Amino acid sequence: MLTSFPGAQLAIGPPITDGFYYDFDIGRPFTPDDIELLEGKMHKILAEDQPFDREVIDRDQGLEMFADQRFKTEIITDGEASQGVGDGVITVYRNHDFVDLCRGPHVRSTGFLSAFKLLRSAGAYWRGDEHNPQLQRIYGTAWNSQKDLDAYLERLEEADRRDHRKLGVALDLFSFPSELGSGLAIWHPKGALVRKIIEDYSRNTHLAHNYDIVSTPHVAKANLWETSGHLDFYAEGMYPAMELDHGQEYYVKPMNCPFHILVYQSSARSYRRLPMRLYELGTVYRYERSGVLHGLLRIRGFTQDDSHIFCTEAQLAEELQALLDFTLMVLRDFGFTDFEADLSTKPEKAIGDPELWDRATDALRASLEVADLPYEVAEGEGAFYGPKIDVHVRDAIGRRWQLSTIQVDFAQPENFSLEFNSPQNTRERPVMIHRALMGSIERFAGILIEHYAGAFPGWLAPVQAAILPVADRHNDYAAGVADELASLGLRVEVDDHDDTLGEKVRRAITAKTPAVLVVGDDDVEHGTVGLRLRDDEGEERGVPVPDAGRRLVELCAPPR
RNA sequence: GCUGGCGUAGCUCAGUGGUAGAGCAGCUGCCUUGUAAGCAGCAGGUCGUGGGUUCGAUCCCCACCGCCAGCUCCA
Repeated sequence: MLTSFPGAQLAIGPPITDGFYYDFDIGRPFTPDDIELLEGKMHKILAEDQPFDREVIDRDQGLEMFADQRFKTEIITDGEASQGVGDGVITVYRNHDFVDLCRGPHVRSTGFLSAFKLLRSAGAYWRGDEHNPQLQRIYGTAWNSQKDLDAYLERLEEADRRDHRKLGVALDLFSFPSELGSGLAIWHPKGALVRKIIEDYSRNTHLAHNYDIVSTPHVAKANLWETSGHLDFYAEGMYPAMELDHGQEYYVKPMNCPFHILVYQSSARSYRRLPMRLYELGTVYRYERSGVLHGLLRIRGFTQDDSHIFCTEAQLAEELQALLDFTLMVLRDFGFTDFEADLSTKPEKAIGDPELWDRATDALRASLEVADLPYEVAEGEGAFYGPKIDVHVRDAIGRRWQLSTIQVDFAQPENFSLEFNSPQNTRERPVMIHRALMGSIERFAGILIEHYAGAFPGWLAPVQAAILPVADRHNDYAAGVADELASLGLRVEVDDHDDTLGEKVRRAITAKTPAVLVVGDDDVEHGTVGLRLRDDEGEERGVPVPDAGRRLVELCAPPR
């Protein structure tokens, strides 16, 4: 770096998962040519097996040694242990003329570094603070062998092939027309069908688990958001106010909770009717900063499978236990099997009775223990209004996604002065649980697309069976087969394009349709189909239509 | 929001200071097809939007919109 870019200012360069980065300031961004040049030099240095030597120096020596490096000087002045600056002692590693702060340990020589690749450069803030100047960060990946490196690069390509934004176009599921604005999606017929299947599943399972479905509007007066505290704590995440008659301000909802609270408040509540579980597929809008938007995974308009549970303090533990079981059931139904959770505890600045915090946190922890869910405690990471559990899943290629969140909320019942009548006919304050299992339907769909690489299991596939007439004289028979299968509840499509069979087969396969049925002369004569299943090799000829129907119904059976 | 890159047909992309091209998709015709692309023809673009420079801008400059990578953010 210093030989190629004399005067370059070096910041920090730590190892990270799968590799490393280093932040520099060379007064301009790096170009792809710069990266290539640096990578070439690095390969040369590795081949020369240059030694790294550890030295321990004192603070004054350090300041002198790094006098022309302002970031290093700052690190020494601030005494950052992670960078090798200890109490009056500094460890540095020397490699020929180059010397850098480093806590160590360090490989003995450059020959120990066998396989790496520089991946990209991008801006990054000094010390990660957006108020500080931006540096240029170079990312690289490093492995024990070329084989490991190749495998890693292959994983990156696999992730790229699964990218839901690309599959969304290829499978004609959704799009983001620029006319709409950033972070707003439209769902095409096939995508909307997948959504409907997910949403129907969600509604049905909630009804089956003693939730009450409610329905609420998209906007509400400013006053409601003042009461809920959103205008104090969340205003920058909200779309700006709309002013109506007499200067009355309305806001589009970023969350559903205040509406569900109003449902709770619509009548006097008794302990006999708690817990009360209000559920809604609630569409909300949040003003996410433009740079964070990412396909369906980070979007400005989305629909939550949202519920607010109102219960007594005494009911909290049992309710949380049942809720976590319900959550895992839902996630398993969508094909996820590996779960990890975070338990976020009381932050320094928090509201509510500390004893209540303890009990709620213990209840959350107990539910994790009973469910045998591996979890980590995120000390002090809870919201100011209550502790929470976040559930993460691993997808088919091992990536971790946060899906479900279960939050205990001591604040909103207070804000809205919620009450219920106790057995002693006193007025008590309920506890609220705020929870979303899929999180957002859009994001969940996006994650499913990546998890399944677009090849949805039968029950989620928008088209479960494609029926391909060999020649156009078989179109009528194909339509008859389609009717028969549709009457069994299957989603089928006849491909009557004027194309060769090979072309139609290719179209059905690239659309990742679970079952491809071919019908020709033999089939018309015998009442059969040729059957080719996505997950099986080869094809089967002469399958009687009722048999094919039975098998497809089984293949496409929903989890419940 | 910040830094950098990008925006050409429905999709994927080429290209040029003198108003543009390919493949796929689409349409039409031929073919009547038995398991991953049959053949031919046609049509399709205000080159993201608005300003500026220029005799002339899709190309150069500025702003905005949108996309991508990373940073920051996600109560």
